[in-house]
Amino acid sequence: MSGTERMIAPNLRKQHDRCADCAIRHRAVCSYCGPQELSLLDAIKFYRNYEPGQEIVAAGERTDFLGSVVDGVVSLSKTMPDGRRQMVGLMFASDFVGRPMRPIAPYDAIAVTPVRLCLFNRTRFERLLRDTPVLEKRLLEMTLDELDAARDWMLLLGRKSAREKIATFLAILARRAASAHNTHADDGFAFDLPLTREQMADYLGLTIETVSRQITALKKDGVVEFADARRCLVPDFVVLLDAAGEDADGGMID
Amino acid sequence: MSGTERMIAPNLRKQHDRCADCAIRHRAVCSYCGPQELSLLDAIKFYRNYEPGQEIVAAGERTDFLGSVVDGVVSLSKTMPDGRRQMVGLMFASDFVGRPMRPIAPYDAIAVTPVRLCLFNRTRFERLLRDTPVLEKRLLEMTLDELDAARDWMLLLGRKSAREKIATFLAILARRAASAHNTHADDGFAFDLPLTREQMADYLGLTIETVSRQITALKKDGVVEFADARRCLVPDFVVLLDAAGEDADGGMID
DNA sequence: GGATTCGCTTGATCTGCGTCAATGAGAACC
DNA sequence: GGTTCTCATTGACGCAGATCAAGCGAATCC
Repeated sequence: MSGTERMIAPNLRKQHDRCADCAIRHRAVCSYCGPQELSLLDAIKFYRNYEPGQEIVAAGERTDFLGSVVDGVVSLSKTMPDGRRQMVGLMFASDFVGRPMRPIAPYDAIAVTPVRLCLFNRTRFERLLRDTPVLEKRLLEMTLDELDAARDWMLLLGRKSAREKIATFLAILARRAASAHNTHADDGFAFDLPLTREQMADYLGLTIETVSRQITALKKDGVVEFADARRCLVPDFVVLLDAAGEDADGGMID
Repeated sequence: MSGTERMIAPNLRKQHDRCADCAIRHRAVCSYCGPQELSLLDAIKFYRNYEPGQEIVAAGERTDFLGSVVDGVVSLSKTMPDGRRQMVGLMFASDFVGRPMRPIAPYDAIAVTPVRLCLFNRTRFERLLRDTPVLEKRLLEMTLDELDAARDWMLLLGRKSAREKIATFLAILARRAASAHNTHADDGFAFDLPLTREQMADYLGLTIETVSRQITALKKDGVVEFADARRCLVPDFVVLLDAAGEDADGGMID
């Protein structure tokens, strides 16, 4: 909600000629855009920063902006009347937050880490969308990908054991970290857990205690190592995938 | 996969001047289409029928067609290597099956009831999509709605009790039945369960036995009545919503 | 330095749901 | 009519994960 506008970091400026979030452009909404559409997007964009724990939008609230995650992690979650909470999505850099033609947010969006968003005014963005089929097409593709991810998560929530849930989540983070660093990491690599145990529990449909216990168990079994509670090292990715209940073939790091 | 082409039913013909699935048009892909786009869609469409239990596509398989459900219920499900299965979606009349620009199906699609699909050749449909922004826009909206539904289901799978899961599912079917018959049904109404207990279990992340037991419990508590195993009657929708763990306000039949 | 807080871990116990097994009720077939 | 098959129900039992409770290290604050 409230966030401070900040100058574009010089090191991001250097990499591309247009806008700061172009560092993530190949996966973002604008990835099919030509110079003309990009300049139109540029004209209406602005940036906003959020602190960890800060609410970006609340469920049921009207949102007048939407845009891309430039940096940090955003959680989407639903809460039942009695307080039970389920995280329904985690958004990383280049992911699109907010839904065109749907001004009412159906879930809470909260900054998990320090977050920087590249935002567009809703009505302007929707107008641009009408005139820019290539942008709409990209948005459709991203939404389809999110739908796939959501359905994968349904399998996890409905059918996987606590151990498998944890292992799956760690495998996803490991894969992300590997592709971000262009590491093939045949002999193990490390990454930071952006979430607290409580946030993991909300994401995985478990309690804090179960999360903690299962992580301990995975450590004891040598599947993962932890430098501290937030720093994870995976010695053998295939072993982790196996613990996640997935066939190793389908889940290789590419 | 294998299905028989059939003539368009005369009674559907009568209602509209274009195509049989126009009976469901106001909610389907083509709902924003003008006469010109409709005739283009008409030119490339064909129909296919499936028997209950029949596989429409298997996970990992290439699909050369996509389209709308005209009649019947289709399940989308994922299966783990060891056989655990989770249904990730139920498609009813007017829902769109198959994903443009994604020729490999990520899950099994199976006919739950007798199903009739209105299909389009993939490449032709995608070409049409490129030239018809209004169609693309509609598809984006439908995908956003599906994403919402998937995320609602994540809350159910991750945080709801067996009793709440059953009640939620029955409430969804009850609401569907009510809107289909234009019933407000302040004093109860009945509907048919399209799924077997096993399919319900796969949808809700439970076992057959638990589904059966919880239905028995809901009957004993007077929340629902069953004429037989497949025919359900809801005396008071608000009571059912309460059992589903939802606030009655948000879930009223409109 | 002491007190408080926060995030995490660990232990003890409880319970909701899964597992295993038996039975019943229709429907289809010989 | 009897057999077989499928689908649903019910009971007995066990276990994975929730709940309740305590303790621990590291910040933060006074």
